[in-house]
Amino acid sequence: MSPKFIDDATREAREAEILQTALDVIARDGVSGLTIDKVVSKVPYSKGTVYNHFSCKEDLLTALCNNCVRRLADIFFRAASFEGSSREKMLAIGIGYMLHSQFDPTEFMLVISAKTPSVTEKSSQKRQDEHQELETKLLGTILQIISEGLANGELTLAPHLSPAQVAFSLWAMSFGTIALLQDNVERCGVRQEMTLERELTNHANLVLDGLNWTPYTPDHDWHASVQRMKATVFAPEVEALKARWDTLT
Amino acid sequence: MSPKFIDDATREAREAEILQTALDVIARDGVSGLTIDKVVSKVPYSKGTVYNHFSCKEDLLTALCNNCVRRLADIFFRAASFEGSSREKMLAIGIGYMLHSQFDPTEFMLVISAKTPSVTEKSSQKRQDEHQELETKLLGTILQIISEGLANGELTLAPHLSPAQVAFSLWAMSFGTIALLQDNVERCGVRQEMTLERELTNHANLVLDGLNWTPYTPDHDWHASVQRMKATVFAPEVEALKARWDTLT
DNA sequence: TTTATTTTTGACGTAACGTCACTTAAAAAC
DNA sequence: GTTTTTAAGTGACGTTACGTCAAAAATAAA
Repeated sequence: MSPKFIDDATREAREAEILQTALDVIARDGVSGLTIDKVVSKVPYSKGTVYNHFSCKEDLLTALCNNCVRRLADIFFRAASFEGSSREKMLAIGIGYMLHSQFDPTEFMLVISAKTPSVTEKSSQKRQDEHQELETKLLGTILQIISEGLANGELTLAPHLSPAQVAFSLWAMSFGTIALLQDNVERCGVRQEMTLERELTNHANLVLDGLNWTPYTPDHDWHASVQRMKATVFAPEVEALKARWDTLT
Repeated sequence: MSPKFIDDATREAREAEILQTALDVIARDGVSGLTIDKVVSKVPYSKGTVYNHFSCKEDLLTALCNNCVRRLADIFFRAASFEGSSREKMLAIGIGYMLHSQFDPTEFMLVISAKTPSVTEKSSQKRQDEHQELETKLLGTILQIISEGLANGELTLAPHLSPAQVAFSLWAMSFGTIALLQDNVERCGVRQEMTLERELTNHANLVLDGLNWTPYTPDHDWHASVQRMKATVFAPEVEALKARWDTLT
C-alpha cells in the first residue's frame, strides 16, 4: 500500500539543480530572459516536476533570492568573527556584503528583483515567510555586534536609538549604497568618480561616526582594516574574485 | 504633399492619458497585473498607437518611473527653498521624499521596479537616458544645498569626501530607509517598532552628524523642524495625505 | 477630386505560462 | 512472483499576452 517515495535529500538536490540552471539562464539571458520553458528544457525533468517545486516563475525568483540571503548570512557570520574591534566587525559586514555583490551581481540584483511588487505579488507565501525569516537572521548577526560594542563601551547609544534601529540603519546604508552604485558606475557624471569599496567605507564611517562608535574615523586606519578583512575572513571571496578576474583577462 | 500631422501637445496629452490609465491598472491589479492589452482596452486608442508611444511594457514602466522622478525633482526643489539652515534643508529632502512615497507607494515602488534588471534590460535607451538625466537633476539640487552649507560654514567636509560623494550618501540613505521600511512595517519583528518618519529623521541625523553638519542633533529640535516643513513647503503633500486619510475612514 | 504621406488599426503569429488527465514506477500485501 | 496501491512525473493543451505589419483611414497640398 505504500508507493514510490522520494526522500528529502534527492528532492533538495533536484531543487538545487533547477535553481542552478535558472541562475545559468539568467547569467546568459538576463532576468528578463528567464522562462520556465528554458529551465525545463535544460533540466532532466518535466515541466510538471518543476512546477512541483515552484508555484510560478516569481516563486522561483524568490527561491533564488533566498539562496543568496542564506549565503549572505554565512558571510555576515564570518564578518562577526573578524578579530578586531566591534566597529571593525561592523564595517566588515558592509565589506562582506559588497564582496558578495561584486562576485555575483546577478544574485545581488535578484534580491532587489525579489523585493519588487511584481514578484512579491505572485510568489508563494511559504517562500516569502522564509525570506522574512532569513532577513531577520541577518539582522540578528548585526544586533550581536551592536551588543558587543555596547558591552565593551566602544558604542554608546543616544537615548533615542534602539539597537534594532541602529542595525536597520546600517543595513539600509549598505543596501542603498551597493544597490545604487552597483551597475551605475560610469553612467552618471556624479557617480563615475567613485569606486564601490571606497564609497562603502566612507559611507559606513559616516554612519558609524554619527553613532559615536569608537574608534572614530580620524583615529584609525580603516583602509588597513579592510585589507586585513580581505586577507582573513573574506579570503575565500577575494580569492574567488581574483580567479574570476584572471579568467576574464 | 503634406499629410495628417499630429502636434506635440496632443501627442503628449495622449501619452499622459495612457500613462495614467496604466497607473490605474497597477493600482487595481498590482504591477504584475499590468498588461498592455488591459491598458489598450481602457483607452480610446489601438494597440498599435500605444506601441507607437512605448516600445514595450518595460518602456512604459520606465516612463511611469520617470514621471515619478520628475515629481520628486519638484519636491526636492521646494525642500531646498525651505527657510532654515542648510542642514534643515537637507533633512527636508528626505522628508519630502518620504511624504511622496507615502502619498503614492505605487509610484515609489515603481522606481525600484524600474531599476530592476528585467526592466532595464528591455526598456528603450531613450527613456533610460531620460531617467539618468532626471536623477542627475535630483542630485544637482542636493549638491546645491551642500554648496550652501559649505559656503556659510555650517558644513565642513573631511578631506576624503567630495560634495558628490556626500550627495550620494544622503540619497542612498533616504532611498534605502524608505525602500526597506516601505511595506515591511509590522512584518518583521525587528522593524515593527518603527515608524517611517521617526526612522528617517533618526537615520538622516546619524549621517548628518557623521558629516559634521551643524547644528548637531543634541543642539536642535529636529522634530519641530519637520513640523514646520510639513506646515510650509510640504503643505500640499500633507494636505493631500490628510484628504486621502479622511476619504478612507 | 486626386494624390501623397502620415497615422491608426486590429488581426495574427509567436511565445510563455500553468494545468491536468494520463503514465510510470516502486513498495507493500498476498 | 504477481497484484495492488498510490506517489511522482509527464508533456500536450488551452489560454493569455506580447509585439508586428499590411492594410485602411485621415488629412492637407496639388
